[in-house]
Amino acid sequence: MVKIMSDLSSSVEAEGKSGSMAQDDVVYAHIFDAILERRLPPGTKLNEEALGDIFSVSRTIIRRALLRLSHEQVVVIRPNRGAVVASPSVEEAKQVFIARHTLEEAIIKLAVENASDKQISHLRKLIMAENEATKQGDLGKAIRLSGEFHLKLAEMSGNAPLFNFQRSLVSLSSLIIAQYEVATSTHCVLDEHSELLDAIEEKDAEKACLLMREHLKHIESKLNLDGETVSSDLHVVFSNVLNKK
Amino acid sequence: MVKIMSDLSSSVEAEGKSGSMAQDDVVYAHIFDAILERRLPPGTKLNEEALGDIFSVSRTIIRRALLRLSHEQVVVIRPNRGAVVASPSVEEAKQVFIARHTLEEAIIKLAVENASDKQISHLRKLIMAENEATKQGDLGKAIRLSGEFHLKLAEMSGNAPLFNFQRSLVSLSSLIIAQYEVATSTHCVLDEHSELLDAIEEKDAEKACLLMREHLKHIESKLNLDGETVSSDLHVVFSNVLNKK
DNA sequence: TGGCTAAAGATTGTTTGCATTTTTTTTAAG
DNA sequence: CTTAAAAAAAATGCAAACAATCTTTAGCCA
Repeated sequence: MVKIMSDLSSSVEAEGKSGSMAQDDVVYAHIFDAILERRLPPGTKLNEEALGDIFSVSRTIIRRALLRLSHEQVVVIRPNRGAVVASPSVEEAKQVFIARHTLEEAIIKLAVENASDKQISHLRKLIMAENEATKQGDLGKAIRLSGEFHLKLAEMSGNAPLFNFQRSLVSLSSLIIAQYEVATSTHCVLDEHSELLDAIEEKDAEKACLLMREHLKHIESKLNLDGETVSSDLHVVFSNVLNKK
Repeated sequence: MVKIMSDLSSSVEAEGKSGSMAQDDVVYAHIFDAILERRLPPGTKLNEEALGDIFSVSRTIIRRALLRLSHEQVVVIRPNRGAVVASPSVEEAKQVFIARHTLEEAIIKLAVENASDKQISHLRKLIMAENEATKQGDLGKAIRLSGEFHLKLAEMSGNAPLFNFQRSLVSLSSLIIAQYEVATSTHCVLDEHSELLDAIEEKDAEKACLLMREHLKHIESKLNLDGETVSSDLHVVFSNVLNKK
């Protein structure tokens, strides 16, 4: 198959192998990664001049990167008021996961057909790196690598439109997890990714789809999307104070 | 439900009702529509200054519109060589239709649940306008309205991510039809859209999905995606000349 | 002290100018 | 007359300057 996917790995670390990566893409990838790793949490203001200083480019370049991120819904540009990292509402979060269920299933069916050994071994490495990051307590890196796993899965499908859509959904999911994951839940994802990959390698689409559905449900179950707002309703938050009065 | 979808109808005609439509969006919508109506066929060079003159805006605005279109894969920006209307390869075309099968089915299932009477009657009007355009031989308008039908369907799903993805897929499909539709085929779509809408109104998801699958297959069957190149290989095109020698 | 208004500062939006690259035209040679 | 090279023209990429808007601060009055 011919090369179809742009070679812009979301990981900036993988840069330089082609060398001809435009500064546009470098800036975009850095910000993208920072959002996925939650170093830029939802709601963070993205100042154009500050970013320009950091990357030693003019605002023109920054602006283009922000525009691209806004087209992927990862960043929101408010006219005259600058760009901020998106903070999806509960409603939007639910929609994202509905869309993901649809997409991931389609991706898996295609991936089972098209996956090459090379791609699968690459994914195995990704999983190892993710587990390593989790073990070392680098939650940000773990989340990013987890996202990368799902993105590589989309790449394996060999379908460019689905890949592009998946990119947007994966980053949105990271934002949503950052916003809505309840801290108390033990992070017991364990090796769902690994089992999933096994099923794909065995070309068992049925099983892989089932595992993916469970995986997504598992992630959702750790989110607080049932309207029980955590921090927005101050009356609820400070109800104990009121009672003491 | 709260408003979720951006109110930027792809039809420029529907402008002005809000009044606050930025010139960005106006330019974008005009170019988008022109591409959908095939007044800008695949491969057309999109000169920034010329477009700026036409819309009486600076290159900055044009550039942003082109960037947005390129993010939707409707336009290709070649570094230092300007933007052209995308001309999807056969492989890309196939991928787009695979993605559409997945998306449209998901959209229909959601639309059956969420569709309001108002939305359905709006779609009926769209279908009538489309039939009218077809009858009058305005093929460009018919294609655009057909695309709008599918886009509105996505809007009815109430799922913003799916809607955004559908926008990109629908425009790409138009490009593909423009490139690959065989002229000889009789345009016998008739009232597939109408039957589809009936099924949705009856909340018969099963039937609607079936109709959609047939509809998409029908469209695909009119395309020449089997590697029998029509115009790219000059040797083939002029083989008769060679034989006469 | 609290709230309102106005000015100063900071940030975004747009235009302009220049450097770089590509494309076209001209010119000259074969 | 065709081909190739060089020059001219055109178009894109980028950055910096300017304009418009928003935000913050300071001052004023009640």
